[in-house]
Amino acid sequence: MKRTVFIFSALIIALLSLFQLSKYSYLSGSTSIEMIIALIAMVFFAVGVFFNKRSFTEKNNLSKEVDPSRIAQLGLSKREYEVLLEVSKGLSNKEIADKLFVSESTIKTHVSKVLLKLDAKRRTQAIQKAKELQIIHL
Amino acid sequence: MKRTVFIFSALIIALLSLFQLSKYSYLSGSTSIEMIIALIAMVFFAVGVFFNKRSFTEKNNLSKEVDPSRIAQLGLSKREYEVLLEVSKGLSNKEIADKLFVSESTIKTHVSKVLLKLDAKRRTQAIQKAKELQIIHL
DNA sequence: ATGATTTTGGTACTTTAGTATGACACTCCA
DNA sequence: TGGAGTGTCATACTAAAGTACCAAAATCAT
Repeated sequence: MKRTVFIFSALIIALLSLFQLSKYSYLSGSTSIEMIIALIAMVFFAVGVFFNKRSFTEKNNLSKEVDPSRIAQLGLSKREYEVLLEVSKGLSNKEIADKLFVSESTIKTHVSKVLLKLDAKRRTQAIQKAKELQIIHL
Repeated sequence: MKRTVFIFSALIIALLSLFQLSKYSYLSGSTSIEMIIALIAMVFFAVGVFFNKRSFTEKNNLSKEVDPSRIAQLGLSKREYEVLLEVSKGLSNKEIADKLFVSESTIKTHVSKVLLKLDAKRRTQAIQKAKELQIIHL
């Protein structure tokens, strides 16, 4: 948040400087008005694009990124969440076991706990609920 | 596509008009240079925002909507796609059967065909692939 | 250090999921 | 009218998934 304020302050100062600069460079007769107007137009166009893209990506991030607090609220441990992610990728218990270098029994235990904590009957339902809770994004 | 070209043509013409107008109104001495520069800056800032928002929403629509052509390409029938959607919601075969008023055997048949056509080994993998192929959005 | 949690793993069992195969009715199109 | 494709359903089977219960480590905070 502090960074945002800083960036925008710097941006406004830069624009005001540009503003003054263009005025004086015109008054000193070294540049034509067309050039100044074109320059101003380009700069503000770029600023507009930048400004808009910024707010857009921020909005997207809010809805797409997972917040760890919700995972903690559900009582999901680090490993359980890890397993949940692999489940959501469509892997079988065996495949997850091989990927994480543990036995299939272990994965079954983890999955069972995840199902309990997400109040799901099946892994497919767990995927759905995890998405609704915004702890995974696919 | 035609509409896009039209809109941008109109936009460019409007901007060029504004450009000329500002030059002449300055030469005629009726307006100060500060006002003109400020006006130009505001207009181009707005254009930048508009321009960027446009390309952003277009991209989002492309990635969020499903196109029926891809479903046809995969050889998925209407019913099979319907079952796939229910599967992706996390329902069991039995639950889907009850929802669609058919037997569980029927759902199993459909699911098996869907797995074949999506080249998936499990329903969770089918969900993943369907998402990648952009025939479901969750 | 010790109690709590996490991670790991096993056995034994039940339930879903998925495959293979065959069959019958319906629709649509050539 | 006779296939091609679709939708339905069944049986029999194999393979995963999931539950219950237990237990030994490793980790971690007080």
